[in-house]
Amino acid sequence: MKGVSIKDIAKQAGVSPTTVSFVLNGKAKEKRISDQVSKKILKLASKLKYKPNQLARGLRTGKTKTIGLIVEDIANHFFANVAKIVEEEADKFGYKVLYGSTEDDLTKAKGLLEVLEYRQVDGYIITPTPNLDKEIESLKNARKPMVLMDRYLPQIPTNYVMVNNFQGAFDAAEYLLNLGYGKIALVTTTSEQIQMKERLNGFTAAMKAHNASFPRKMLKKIPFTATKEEALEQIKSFIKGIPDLDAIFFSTNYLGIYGIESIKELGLKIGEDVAVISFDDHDLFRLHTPGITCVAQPINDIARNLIQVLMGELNGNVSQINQVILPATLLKRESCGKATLAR
Amino acid sequence: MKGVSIKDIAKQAGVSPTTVSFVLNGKAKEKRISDQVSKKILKLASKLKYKPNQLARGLRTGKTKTIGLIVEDIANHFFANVAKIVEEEADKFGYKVLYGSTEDDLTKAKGLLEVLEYRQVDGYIITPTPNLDKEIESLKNARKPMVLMDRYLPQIPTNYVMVNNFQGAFDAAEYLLNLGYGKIALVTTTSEQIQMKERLNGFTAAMKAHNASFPRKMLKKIPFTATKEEALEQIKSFIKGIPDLDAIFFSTNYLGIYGIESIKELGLKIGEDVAVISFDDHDLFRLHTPGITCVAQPINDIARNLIQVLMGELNGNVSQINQVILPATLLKRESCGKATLAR
DNA sequence: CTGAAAGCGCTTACAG
DNA sequence: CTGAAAGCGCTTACAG
Repeated sequence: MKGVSIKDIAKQAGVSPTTVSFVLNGKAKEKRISDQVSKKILKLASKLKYKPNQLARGLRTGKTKTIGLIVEDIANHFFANVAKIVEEEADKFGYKVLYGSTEDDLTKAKGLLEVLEYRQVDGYIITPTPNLDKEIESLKNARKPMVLMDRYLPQIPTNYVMVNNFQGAFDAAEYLLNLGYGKIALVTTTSEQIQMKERLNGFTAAMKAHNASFPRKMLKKIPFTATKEEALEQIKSFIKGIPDLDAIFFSTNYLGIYGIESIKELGLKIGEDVAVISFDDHDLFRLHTPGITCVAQPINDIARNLIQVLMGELNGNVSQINQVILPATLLKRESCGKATLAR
Repeated sequence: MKGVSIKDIAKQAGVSPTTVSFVLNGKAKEKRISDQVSKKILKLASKLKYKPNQLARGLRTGKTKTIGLIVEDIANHFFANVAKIVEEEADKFGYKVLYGSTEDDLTKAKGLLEVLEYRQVDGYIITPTPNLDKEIESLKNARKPMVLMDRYLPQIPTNYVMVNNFQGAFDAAEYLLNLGYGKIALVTTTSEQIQMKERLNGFTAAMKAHNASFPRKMLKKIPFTATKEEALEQIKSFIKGIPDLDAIFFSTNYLGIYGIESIKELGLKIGEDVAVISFDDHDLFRLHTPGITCVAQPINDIARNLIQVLMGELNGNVSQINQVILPATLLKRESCGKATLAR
């Protein structure tokens, strides 16, 4: 049950724990340990299946080689995929990842941050919830390596990695306008977070640039806290309320999914009765009939940049703030009308 | 930067670290610490924002309150959803979760297990890869709290939580037969793992029970290591090779998704030219047109049982092995013919 | 070339 | 009612 410790090896090798530690940490040369002793220790370690206790090491060195990753929802396609790459990339640097989902709830986020602090994680990748400013500020003041993802807090300059939400939404709206759609609705969340604001801004900017009208009644905001059933009801009655509606832009993947379901339940045909674009890609969008046009985030790039920025911080070789904004890609499928089918 | 320690509180309160530790661990009563001292310490702790160092505590007590969760692929819908509930449930018991994906690769699994051991996790939830027997055996011999998920190793009796793969596949096949389909193909993986075997067994048992023929040429196995493109090619040529094929059962969610894509690319219509059932549910299956009939796993139940079994082990109040098999549910949608549409 | 000793921040058996 | 001391398993500054 009890593991093998450095002491056990030292005893069997007839040397001190110090020497064992040096050899096992690859400092044999540097500390000028004889080859003979070195080999004996290495052999003994593998024979006894020595597993260094990271707790003890962490306590002593102050480094746990662990990073905390706080996402909105690990079961969401976007976050799950980012998490996977983050884990793979972190592994390359010898770091493990401790995850947690906030559900965009402040209390949960605070709880997660507290636990991660207890666990002495070396760095943080955080998807901030609303009103998390105080906690982010104090992490920043403590000079903890940290990078935000998916959104940032405008009042607090920090590292972050984001998709270009404004451009993504702008492109989507412009694409619909160029196809000749005139009555375009936007379905988004009630969230005042920057990523959602930017999507709204990009969308309205495109409308304005093309002199298209976007009256308030064409904008529907669904609370993040709404159940699926509530959201479907709200989207359906919104659509029914605008008889001449010809296109809808959904500002995030789960709303896009709800949207497809709502439109289906209303007996409308996507691509014929109404054009649809969603932010974020998803297997469902690709394989839906008709395929759903979407604004795809560069998930691999996002994850790689997150780790790269964080590793820079962890190794202390950065002074300035890193704010990475990556381009979104409009993936054209069939949901905006048969005429647009590109094969 | 440096955190507040028990010593700091002790100094400021004018008591010993021992007393502080007792009070902070809720042992004030038991250790008969005066109310006065107790209150002073508690007040001081919150004023100084004392955060107990879990590393130190873990080193001393041997308990880290962390469990390791090894899944096949955290980006897969099934595993991501299980992981999310596992995390929520574990949290209720004060445990954090350390995740990792194996990609069903033995070397990755070994690496993950090693890291988790370094980190002194208290217990393990493991989706075993092929040939992981030795490692599982040694964990078992070390009496580490452990429960397997999604599959088990037939040669090693351990705790596990699984869906009833045999019954799920049996029901699917029987359903197709009852609808009058005669030429039913099975697309599965080359994996020899028990969950895949059981799905194959359930399928063939249903065929046999109904005196239906299931020649070898109706069975297609795709390697787990195939790229998406390779898998699509293989599925397409398999389908093309059987002109009178009228139904296909895909044995897992990602194959079901590939299957839908393949059928689409062949220009065939699901539910008209060919009936389709997939193991596992997915948003995509629910919202596809036509909806894809599937064998759904009880994800919440699986996750809850995993934690329940593991907590039993962690608290040492179990002697016998816990093997939980949960029923699968056939969700009937439109992919098996218009006649079967149940609304 | 190698080792004795201190210390990371806790918990706990023991003592009074 | 409270405290001194040992120890969990490491690393590292210091000494020789």
